[in-house]
Amino acid sequence: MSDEAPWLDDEEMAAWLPLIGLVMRLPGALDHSLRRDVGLSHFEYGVLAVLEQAEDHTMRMSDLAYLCNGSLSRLSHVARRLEGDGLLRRYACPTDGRSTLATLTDGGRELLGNAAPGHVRTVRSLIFDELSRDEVRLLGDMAERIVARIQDQ
Amino acid sequence: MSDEAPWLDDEEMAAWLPLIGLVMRLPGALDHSLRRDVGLSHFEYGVLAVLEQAEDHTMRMSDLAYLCNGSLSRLSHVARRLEGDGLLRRYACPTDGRSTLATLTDGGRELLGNAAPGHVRTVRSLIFDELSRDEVRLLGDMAERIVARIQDQ
DNA sequence: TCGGGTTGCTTGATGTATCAAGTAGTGAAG
DNA sequence: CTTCACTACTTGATACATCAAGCAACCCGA
Repeated sequence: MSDEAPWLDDEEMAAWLPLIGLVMRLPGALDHSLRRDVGLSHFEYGVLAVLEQAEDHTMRMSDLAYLCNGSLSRLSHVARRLEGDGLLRRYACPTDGRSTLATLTDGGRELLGNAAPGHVRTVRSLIFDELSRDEVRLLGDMAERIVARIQDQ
Repeated sequence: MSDEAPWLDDEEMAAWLPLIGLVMRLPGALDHSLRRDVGLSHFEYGVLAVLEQAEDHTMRMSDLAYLCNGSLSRLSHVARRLEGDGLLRRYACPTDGRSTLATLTDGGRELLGNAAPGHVRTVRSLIFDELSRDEVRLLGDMAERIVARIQDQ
């Protein structure tokens, strides 16, 4: 399709501008409320939250980076800080010497437990209180398809 | 609504994760293709694009910052770089000495003209080729409502 | 006309993301 | 058993965003 249609038409533009507004403003809004409440960036919160769900609260750095929507390099820097703050620990993978495993500490789980309710409230008030059930479903579906496009770009 | 429901349910979570993926990955994807093609970040491109649409290709810095979804401080730093590259000029507003007006130079318009077709292709291939007309409309509508929530937070 | 508050913008310091390069472990072909 | 390519991760340099502070210009009431 993209070999024709060199410009966005009015309807597309009317969707594109708010969409750009969303992707540019939402991360900042989430960062801001998390930073204020518990001193974490949204990315850092995501790292802890993904680890919390993982088996033994432990995961390979690469898998973690993928699930957190960030590069391995970014995760590596962030993990160093979080480790310095005692929120997670890293250690060599016993079965593959190249891999590093990250695991939540008790302190990390505790901080996450303190952070989560407020964060959920923020997310609810920004997103889900504004959308109907059907809209939520469709939004998730569209986002998933767009992310897939980004990935196999 | 947000005084009850302390957690996201499965359906909400199934929408939330892809939405986070979208807002975290799309800016990077746009940055990357614009940087590669014309050496601009997506934010810088946005600044030029908004000025292009403006009357006389000129706008107050604060208005520009708002339309570009960024802080005035961020815009000020970016404008200094863009001015250094000869893509825009800044000068004092004649009717209000506090305000600064930014205007596109010919070089800026030319660069934007070179950048736009490729950028539109990227946006098309990532977003609009994947969505139906109805979906596009609804996505824009939802994004607009969410952005409104973020703004009057 | 002068003081206090506000608005518009810039700047410098700090923190963080990104990129390229580097190290080390692994697997597999010869 | 050695070499070569690949994978997983880290690191350091650079670029950028953010925050707090600062400085004028403006506005308005006394």
